[in-house]
Amino acid sequence: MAMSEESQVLRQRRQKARELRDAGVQLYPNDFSVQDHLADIREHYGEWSEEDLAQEQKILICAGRIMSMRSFGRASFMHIKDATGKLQVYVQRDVIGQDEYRVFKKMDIGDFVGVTGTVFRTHRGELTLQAQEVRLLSKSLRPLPEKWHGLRDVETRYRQRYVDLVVNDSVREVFIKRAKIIQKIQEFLRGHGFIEVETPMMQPIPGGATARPFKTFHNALGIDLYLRIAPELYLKRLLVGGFERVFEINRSFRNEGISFQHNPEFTMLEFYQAYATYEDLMTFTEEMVCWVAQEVNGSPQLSFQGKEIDLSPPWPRYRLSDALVAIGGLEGSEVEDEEKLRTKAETLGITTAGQESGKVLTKLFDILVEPKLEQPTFITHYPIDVSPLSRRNEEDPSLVDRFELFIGGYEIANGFSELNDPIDQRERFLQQVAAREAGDEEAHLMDDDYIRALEYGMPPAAGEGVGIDRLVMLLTDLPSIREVILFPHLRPERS
RNA sequence: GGGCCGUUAACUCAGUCGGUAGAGUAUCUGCCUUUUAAGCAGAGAGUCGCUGGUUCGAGUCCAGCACGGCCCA
Repeated sequence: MAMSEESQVLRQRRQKARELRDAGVQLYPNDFSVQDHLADIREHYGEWSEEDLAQEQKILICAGRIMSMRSFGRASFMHIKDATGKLQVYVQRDVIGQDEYRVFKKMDIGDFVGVTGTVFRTHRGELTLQAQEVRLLSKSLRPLPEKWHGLRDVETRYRQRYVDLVVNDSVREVFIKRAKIIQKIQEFLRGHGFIEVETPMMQPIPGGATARPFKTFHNALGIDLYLRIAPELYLKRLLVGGFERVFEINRSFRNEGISFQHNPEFTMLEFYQAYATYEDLMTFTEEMVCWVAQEVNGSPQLSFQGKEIDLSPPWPRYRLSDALVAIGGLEGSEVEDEEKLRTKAETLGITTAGQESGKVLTKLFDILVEPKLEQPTFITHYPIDVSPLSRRNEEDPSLVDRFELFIGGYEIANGFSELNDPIDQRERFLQQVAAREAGDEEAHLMDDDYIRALEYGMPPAAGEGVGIDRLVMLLTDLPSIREVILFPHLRPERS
């Protein structure tokens, strides 16, 4: 939508602002000291009788944005809204004064005001502030969206999230809950002896995941740097350094497509625990996710996009190959025989030429099994060629001690016992480098410093990454990642 | 990348067969001192996403493009 500065509504607002300024009213003062918040006022006086309220002499001083206005000749009702809630305000000319009321009449829905007054209850029983003084604190030059349909257009909601937050209370609640989820995860991890750390977001060698990175250039150093695709390799360096339990919750960046499940920058929890195995982490994850749900939603049961999900542990665990048979409907022989597997994959439209067998297996899994995993489910025993940083399985060296967690049909977490054998790790990197030379742009790069760190010795350990955005989607019952990211990436607006 | 859908006033949306662009909210004016989707009376407000094409005439039909959504890869 072209922003026409000439539109009538905008002209009228600017005109009013000029008139106020010409009348000596400061449009953007910053000397109003707020004493009371609206929710506190409602909380405190909510149950008081009309008589008790009439006796109450306390002068309240609050501020907020005007959200609605019902004006009469010499009096007006309005609702104002602050960060805590809403409150009705009654403004009478004979109380605030004739000149003051004239100024007040030039205030608009959307303006920030400071209100001083006492509380009373209206005939209809609504707790209301009787204004003794109304001060303009910030003049709004653009009208807010309509009062009962609100702002619906998703494009405008994302591009102008500030407006979305002003008028759509449910949106605001989502982001409050998001903050609480992250806070509770931190609390849980700290309670288990983990410390929160910050590792580089700009990395000379992007690693820890298979994804394409964003590239940038550091002028002073004269080198290319990459926005991290994962913090993994740095967090494991900290295990080498002697930290035994570390975590990081922050952004990673992947230079890939945008969808309801993907934003180019997204938030991930990664945590690493020395002397733990991937099996320990599965149990730990069950406890953590269930506890967080209990804390933020009050229950481990939830409804996600019409599906009833129960996060109460324990959660079923399937080997990847077993899941393909039991849930994906493949024949046992198809999973065991690579030729049959490839044939099956081709009939499902998967290109298998030049793909390692592990990739074929996981692609089949993505199509046949993942969407069916509504209840929380761990999938274990992944093929080694799709897991270059995971510890090899003791019984079957073609597999690794790794799991992924699925809830609501989406991958939520990925964890494994860490590969801490520097010789094996170097070989795995070399295989990745070969795959990259063969055209796999997402394969890992050699990271010599990481190998060097492992050569000093990393304790046996397990680590895990949890997609925070997807966890928030799950706990808020929202279908799109853009609904849980404040400012999701969109193509630039045309001017 | 492909398919489908959407884009009309500040917001939410109508717009029939191609024939002068509409409603509600918001805004403005008047009346109104307990309203709460306040009420009553009146008024103003549009580059119909953009660029072309067809036509006497295009919001409407056609093509291309842009942005967004959903589905598929």
